[in-house]
Amino acid sequence: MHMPRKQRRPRSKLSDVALRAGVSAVTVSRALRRPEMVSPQLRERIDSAIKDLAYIPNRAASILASSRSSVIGVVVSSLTNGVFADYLRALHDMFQPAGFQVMVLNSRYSPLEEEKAIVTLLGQRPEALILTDVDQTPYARELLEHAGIPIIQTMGLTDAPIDINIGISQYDAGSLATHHLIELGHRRIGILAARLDSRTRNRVAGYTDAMKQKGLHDEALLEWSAVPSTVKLGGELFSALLSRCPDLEAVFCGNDDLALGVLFECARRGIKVPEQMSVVGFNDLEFAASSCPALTSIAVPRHEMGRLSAEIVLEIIRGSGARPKTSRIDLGFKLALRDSTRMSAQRGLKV
Amino acid sequence: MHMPRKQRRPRSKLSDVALRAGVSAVTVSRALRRPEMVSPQLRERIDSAIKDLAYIPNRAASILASSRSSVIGVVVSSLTNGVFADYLRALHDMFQPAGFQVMVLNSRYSPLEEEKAIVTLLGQRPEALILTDVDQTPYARELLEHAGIPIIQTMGLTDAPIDINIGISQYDAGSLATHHLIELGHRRIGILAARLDSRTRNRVAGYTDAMKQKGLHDEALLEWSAVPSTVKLGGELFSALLSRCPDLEAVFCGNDDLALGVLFECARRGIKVPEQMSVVGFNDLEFAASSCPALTSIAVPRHEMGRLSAEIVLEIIRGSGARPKTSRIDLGFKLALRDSTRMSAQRGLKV
DNA sequence: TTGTAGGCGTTATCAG
DNA sequence: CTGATAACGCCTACAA
Repeated sequence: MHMPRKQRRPRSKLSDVALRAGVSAVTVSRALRRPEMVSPQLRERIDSAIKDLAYIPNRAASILASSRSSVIGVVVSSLTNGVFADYLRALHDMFQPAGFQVMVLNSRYSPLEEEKAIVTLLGQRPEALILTDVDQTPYARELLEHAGIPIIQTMGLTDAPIDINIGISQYDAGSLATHHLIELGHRRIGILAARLDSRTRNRVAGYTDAMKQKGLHDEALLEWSAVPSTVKLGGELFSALLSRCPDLEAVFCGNDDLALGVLFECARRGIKVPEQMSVVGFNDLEFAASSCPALTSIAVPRHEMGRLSAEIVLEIIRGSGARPKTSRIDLGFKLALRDSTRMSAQRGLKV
Repeated sequence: MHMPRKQRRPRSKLSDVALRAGVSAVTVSRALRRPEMVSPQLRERIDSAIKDLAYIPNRAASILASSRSSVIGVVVSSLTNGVFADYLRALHDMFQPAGFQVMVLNSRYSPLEEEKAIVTLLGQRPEALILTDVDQTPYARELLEHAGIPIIQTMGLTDAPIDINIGISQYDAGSLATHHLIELGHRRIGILAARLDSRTRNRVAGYTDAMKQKGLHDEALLEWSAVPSTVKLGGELFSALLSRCPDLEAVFCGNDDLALGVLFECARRGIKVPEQMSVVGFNDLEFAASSCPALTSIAVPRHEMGRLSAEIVLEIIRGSGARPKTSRIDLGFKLALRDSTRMSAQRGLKV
């Protein structure tokens, strides 16, 4: 025997409700999960007992007994970045109606925090795990491979997916943005980046190779910072870059927030966009289409990415093991061509 | 007896680890939770057994047995709104180090979805519940009052807190913003709002009363929409308002995203801010200080709100029941005076 | 420092 | 349609 250990009055449980309704505990449980299997009269009595006692089922007990959690674990790199917010919304929109609960943890772009988040989530015995990154720590990878549940790696693309990989080539996207600027006739094309996480690194690599290809590469054109990206930072990085490279003609920004900062900084300095400076963002967040000038950006299909991630997960869970043929799905991206970029006045012709 | 019901290979459990390490299950459990209570040699054997088996404790079982979840439930009205993202970050920063897990659910500004979220969270037997709203459904309120855990209602202020209320007066904030514009000499002051949730309604009420006080009220000056607020919407609402009230001198925007949209729309139409149009935002999001022109806004202490919410919760949990004296804490707000508002040229004097 | 016993609240199974 | 019973995996209390 042992004494009760909590001073808090214990919440009412199944058996309390059963007692009050004059039925057995199982019946109450059934009335909650499969009401059609319980006679209407009993159901009514049970329902009112539940209301009276403000009864709420204990999920822990339920999960333990049924060994099904209905939890979908998600690790995002950031909560403040609009891309992830949109991606999450897509996930919610798919999973909520299907009766699954989305549980989100933030890794703040840190592989170690991501590993911790993965451990935490696996502890919940989730039905699936969704990661907004493709580079996990070896230990995390090991755990994921043993998890026995669908694992989705998104946003980026990898040659060695743990399970299923849905994303876009960040390298190609960086390359496309750069080539767009090159084709407009720009030669001094800078790049702004905050926090070089794996995705950003790939974008920068795409930029760098594109520049090298055309013999335009110059270390001085890269301006980056270790702090999280903000609008303010965009302005600051741009200012720093501009003072180092006064002949700058265009900037490719690692994301739309930075680009917004550049737009404002240009306005402040009286630099006309796109006449004197072409600006390209990344992600195509909501505001990109309605800024002034409207921002040219790389449109990342984050909503479709979320929808598809969820669709595949649900298919696997329900189809009990039917995996998609391809474990690596490239969703592609597009250049959202708008008013912040245009043909260089100096040249006026394609290279 | 009964047959196993799941086809998935069962994850390894405490007893598996114990077997492999040649100790008893409790010892493994202890090695995980209080390593200092286990001898170094055993600890080592246990650790390697854990690694070998990729063992991860089953949280459900742990919660059930200990009746403590270390979960802090949070319901936010939106995941895409910057205010909540910042507030959440503050919560994470406080709770994570303290060993608590923040579990976030989204109510999308709907009281009914909030109620569902509350039920879901209560099912997790959280240690505390934090709500970013003060108006709950009667049933939700009932549940919360019976929950026996600290309940924090934030963002707004209420006369009848369920437990603890930390926030600001949205009414006063709306009033302040309006008075600011009135004092600048503006008389035709419009207001833009998306989605009239309770907080926004209070802000609008603050505006309306302020306008009435000065005899400036005019229904035509209110422009709102039921859809979520976006930058684009800001521009659209502004356009609509302007075509109805061509003599508009200033706009108070329900939030900074709308204000950003107004700024862009003004730029597009060649309306000079603040010379021809004063613009006030709400929330003082990061970009407000670095936009061009810098946006005058209402600075809401969302970070402090999060910090204090967490601090109080932790105090109650650890101090086992020591509640703060006041159950209603008004954190106040400030007018972040910047470049998007200025003295009306027509009058040039205070009213 | 380590092990044994019992129970946490729910669900699956099988019997009525 | 309803009820009895045995798990689910771990933790608290107590004993060794």
